[in-house]
Amino acid sequence: MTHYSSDLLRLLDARGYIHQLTDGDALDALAGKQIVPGYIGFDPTAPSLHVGSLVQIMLLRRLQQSGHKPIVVLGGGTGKIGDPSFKDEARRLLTPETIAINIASIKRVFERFLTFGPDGEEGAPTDAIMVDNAEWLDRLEYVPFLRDIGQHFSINRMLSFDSVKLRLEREQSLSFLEFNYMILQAYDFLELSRRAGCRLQMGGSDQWGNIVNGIELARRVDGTEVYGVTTPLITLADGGKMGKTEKGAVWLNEESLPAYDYWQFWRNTQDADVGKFLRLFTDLPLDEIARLEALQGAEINDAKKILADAATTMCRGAQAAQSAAQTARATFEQGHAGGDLPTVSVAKAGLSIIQAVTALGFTASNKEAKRKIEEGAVRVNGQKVQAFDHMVIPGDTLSLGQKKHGLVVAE
RNA sequence: GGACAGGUGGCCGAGUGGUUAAUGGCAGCAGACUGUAAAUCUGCCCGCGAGAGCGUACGCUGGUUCGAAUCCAGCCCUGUCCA
Repeated sequence: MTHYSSDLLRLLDARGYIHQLTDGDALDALAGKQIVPGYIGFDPTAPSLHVGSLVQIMLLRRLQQSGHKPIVVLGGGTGKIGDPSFKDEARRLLTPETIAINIASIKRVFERFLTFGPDGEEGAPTDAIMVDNAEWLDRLEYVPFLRDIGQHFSINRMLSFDSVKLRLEREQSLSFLEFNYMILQAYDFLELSRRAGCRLQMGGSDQWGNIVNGIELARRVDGTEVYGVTTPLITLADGGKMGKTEKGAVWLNEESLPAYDYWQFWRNTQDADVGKFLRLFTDLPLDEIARLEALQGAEINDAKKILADAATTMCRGAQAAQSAAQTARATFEQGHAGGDLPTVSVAKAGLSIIQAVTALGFTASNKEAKRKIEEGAVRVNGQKVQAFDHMVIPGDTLSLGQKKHGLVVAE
């Protein structure tokens, strides 16, 4: 339906990354004649990003793949405020210490997806760079900032953005602090256009308002034309939100979620989402993806394995992916335990089944473990166990339901 | 600062002195059916305890009462309007 000429927009369009964009023709033209530095901001609200941010990360990867320069902006400054866009209520404020810790651990994941210059130095023109917006935001002075930047914002207009309207309509408080988030993010864009020649900001569809404000600010203050692209909200075919599993969020960092679980997340993709995910989250060629998503019935499981392998390889490395795939094969297809399963260590005397199941994280409390036992969902070495006092010993394989499996090992 | 409305379990939302660990919906988990999918049907869904039972919980702190999420007082927070 579109007719882009630049590699960048053709790639993004073909793989389903574009929800809205400002002045597509001008951006298309720009991308066709120069390296476009483009940025996405990530606020350090947790020690790891989760798959909810993966579309954005992949977007930076696509930018680089099509010959442009990705800029990763870590929100060390904006993280101190918290983006209120489309949020029901204010987040708890993060302390500077937490932010510093989170930034340090989030940083590492980008190296898996992007090519950075050698040792912090700028190498090739398309090498990715990473900056922390605290670098400039922390130094702002209130009155000069209000005069130089604040004068360009109309409250009337800011109130009209959907992202804040939601809060106001629900009669939930929006503090002045949060209200300023939009202005600071807009200022980020201006600042990046000045110091890195940044011409493009990308983000999730919830970022549209923030991005548009940045574009206008750059135009008004410097007369610079910059552009914005947002991605569609990635929803599952059944309407659910992407990225939740029984264990909570699907984290990108290994410390927050083992590779086996990460692999399983992708393996359990719904049939209807396989093609979309392959396009968004893997580098597989489009014709190959078309073939895979056309598979019918049980055969589509092969496509899911390929998806899981590719996504895990990209985020966790080839070795972790192989190992996870192997464990899955052993556990699900051959019926014996694989090496990557979670473990619980017990003394020789054994441990009650209730505690073991909870210790593995399959259930949240002993109470819940008992319920599951009563329901007949718990198995030891494949045998259903319904006695609360059953003891598990090292060497046992523990299962809850069809999907959660764990190993009992000696202390 | 004033008037009014409100703060209930992960979320939404009933309940307005006892039978209320608290209706219902969503989300989640499990079972059946399958393909480690979806849809559907069924069960579960605060914690500790083998169990009897116990402990916590309806913004916070006190009070009234045999008994409070429900009544009273003070405080905190939020919204709307007024200053």
